[in-house]
Amino acid sequence: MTSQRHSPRQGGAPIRQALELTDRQRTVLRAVVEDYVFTAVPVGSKALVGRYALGVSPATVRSAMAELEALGLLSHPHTSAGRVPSDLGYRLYVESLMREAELDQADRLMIRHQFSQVQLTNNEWLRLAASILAGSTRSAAVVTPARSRRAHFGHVQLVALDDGTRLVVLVLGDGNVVQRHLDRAALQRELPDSPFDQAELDHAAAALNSELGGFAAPQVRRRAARLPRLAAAVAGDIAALLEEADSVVVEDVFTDGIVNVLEQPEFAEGSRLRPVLEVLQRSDFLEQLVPVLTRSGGVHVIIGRENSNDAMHEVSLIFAPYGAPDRALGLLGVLGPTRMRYPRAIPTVRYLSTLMNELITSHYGETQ
Amino acid sequence: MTSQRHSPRQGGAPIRQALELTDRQRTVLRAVVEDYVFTAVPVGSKALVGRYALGVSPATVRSAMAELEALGLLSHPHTSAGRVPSDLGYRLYVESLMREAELDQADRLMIRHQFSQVQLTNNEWLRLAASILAGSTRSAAVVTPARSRRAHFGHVQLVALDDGTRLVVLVLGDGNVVQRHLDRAALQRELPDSPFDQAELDHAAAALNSELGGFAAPQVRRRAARLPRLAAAVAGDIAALLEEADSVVVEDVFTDGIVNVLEQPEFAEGSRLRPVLEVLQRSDFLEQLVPVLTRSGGVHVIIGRENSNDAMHEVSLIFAPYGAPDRALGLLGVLGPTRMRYPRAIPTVRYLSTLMNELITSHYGETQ
DNA sequence: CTTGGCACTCTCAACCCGAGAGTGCCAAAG
DNA sequence: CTTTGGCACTCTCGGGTTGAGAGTGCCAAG
Repeated sequence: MTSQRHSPRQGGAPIRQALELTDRQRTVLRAVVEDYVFTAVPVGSKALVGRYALGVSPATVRSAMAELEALGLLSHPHTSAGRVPSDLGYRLYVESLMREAELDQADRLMIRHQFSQVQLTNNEWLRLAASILAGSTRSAAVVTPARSRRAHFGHVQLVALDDGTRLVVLVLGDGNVVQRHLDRAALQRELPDSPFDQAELDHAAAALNSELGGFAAPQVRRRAARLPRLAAAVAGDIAALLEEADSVVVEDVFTDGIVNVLEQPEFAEGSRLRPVLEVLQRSDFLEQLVPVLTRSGGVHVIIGRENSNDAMHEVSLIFAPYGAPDRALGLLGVLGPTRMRYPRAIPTVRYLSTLMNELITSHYGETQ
Repeated sequence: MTSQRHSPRQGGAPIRQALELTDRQRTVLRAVVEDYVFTAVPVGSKALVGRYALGVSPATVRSAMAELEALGLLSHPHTSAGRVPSDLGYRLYVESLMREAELDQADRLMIRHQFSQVQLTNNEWLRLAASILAGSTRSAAVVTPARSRRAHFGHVQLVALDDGTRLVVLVLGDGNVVQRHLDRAALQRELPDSPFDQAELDHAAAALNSELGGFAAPQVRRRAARLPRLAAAVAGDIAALLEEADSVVVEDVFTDGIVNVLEQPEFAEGSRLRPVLEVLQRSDFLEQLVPVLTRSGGVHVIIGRENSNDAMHEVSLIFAPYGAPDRALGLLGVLGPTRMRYPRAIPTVRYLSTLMNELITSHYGETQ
């Protein structure tokens, strides 16, 4: 478990350096990171030997710290202040120093229990996942719904509503449901003699369902021409819906626990979080993560300036994909200050991602 | 326009007091409120005459301020600091001192234009509304989808998905769509000889659609018995879905612009916003507003401690309902420090509420 | 290589102090 | 009777100072 790698973003450099470190340096670095994560205060040599029983004197620790600083793993706010881990220091810690434990059985059971209480079909469970992540890691959590890479026609329903409008409700192959009102004025121009009553709609829906099953947008467009009257017209809307679904990778983002981050001393001054929140709002940020996460599954850790996005230079992300393989993909993870409890956050994200994988596939598969 | 009343929450008291105020007192109160809202700094007599050309000396203003303070309309952080409006002072200002203008034609056109760019059927337009509210008032905005008070059966579709599960997609009378997976194991126990293929599902759906149109949950339950086999079983799920829809008044809440509040000096220290965010997360808070808003339409202003909820003692809410009358109801509004630009926020909320009313009804009614 | 000693640096909290803004009161003026 | 200028008083806030404390780097001895 301890040897797991968390997708270093900058080639193999940090690992090579890790191998060059002496045991003492490794021990000191680990102690510095853990102390700083805990106290949020730059840590000095004396305090360190006091709290961690390193078996050496402060002077020795000092020289080790100086070496670590030369390697770029620690940094100095100013002379005569303690040391603070750099992004690279955290990276090394995460990669090879951290003692990572799986979640307790108790935690796991509790989480599992909470999931058993909610319907899996609506979005309530995503909200729940975000809430659990946020609470358990005391960071901000982000969860996106699982979507398939390529939208396929599943089943369609055409409904005449009380209010006179006509609704297309399209079930995609992955079970997601999308909808759209028909532009009746346009239809009426095209098919002036149609009654557009429920009977006719049912008829058209039947035709669509028998002809379009399993097709993606382009095929739907191609087949549309061969369909009769109303069905042909509606097929255009269906194709549009499919294309829309294809184009949006990340649609609804569920976040929770932003206050947790606000309470961290580094973000006590509320406006410091502004850029982060702004970026989080724009869903294209999460879309950038998609290729990274799908390339290799598992938990990814992005620390501070490793993130190409300027707004994220002060925070770390811990993300994982989830979903049924090759069918639907979602994202979940947490966001917090670089001074984050990685040994807690990483297993939590990992557990939730595997749990949600399991729920999704067992749910899909339960009757097969 | 200026004489509009914004639903005083505590009987007629403030209004009676308002009538007792002298012209001078009213002028001074207005100036204090407007200056404080603008500068966020307690305002003194000298500064006031300097900035507002009141035509009297600071001494006179001082005595007026002392009177206003005795009436509970202003308050004093400490001796020898300027005055700050109390909640009651803001209330009076909002009720009868404020010069409220409608939104410019330009703003209105821009907003309208933005709405013309998005599909009305998906939730994108609610997000847009929240974004416009937040941007235009520099406060946090909250928008909830319009839901009908009582859910009715509209049309149902039963789908066999690729993955072997069976999905119920129910279109409600108000056009909202809800969905649920069928518990196939249970069904199989009940109806061991059913194939549950798409053909059978279509058959059952047809029966349901012809029998249940327009009914609410209890009637659906009652009629379920008379339906054949599979349809009867599914009717139970449909009734459950309807009941679920009835029980949740406020489901998805779209918020935007929380950073705007974080940037106000009174909330610069991020954790001060914690209680507010926590309450906002819990949807039951918004549900409390529903009866108030429906009792009398229009814009409601709740200032600081007028709010019965402790967490909201430092903020003001400006809310309005929207929706098709007697059919669907949603909420929208803004939240900010009590030191809020009421003359801007109130018209904005009002305009957005009427605009969304209009969009919803014209959309519903366009083909009738 | 480790360690104790030592001189040095820098922050931080506490304190003081004066400037500035504001108040309340009062007596004189309108 | 209201308004106003004057005046004494209060309180905050920013700046400057200072001493304690923590931490560092270096060096020579163990």
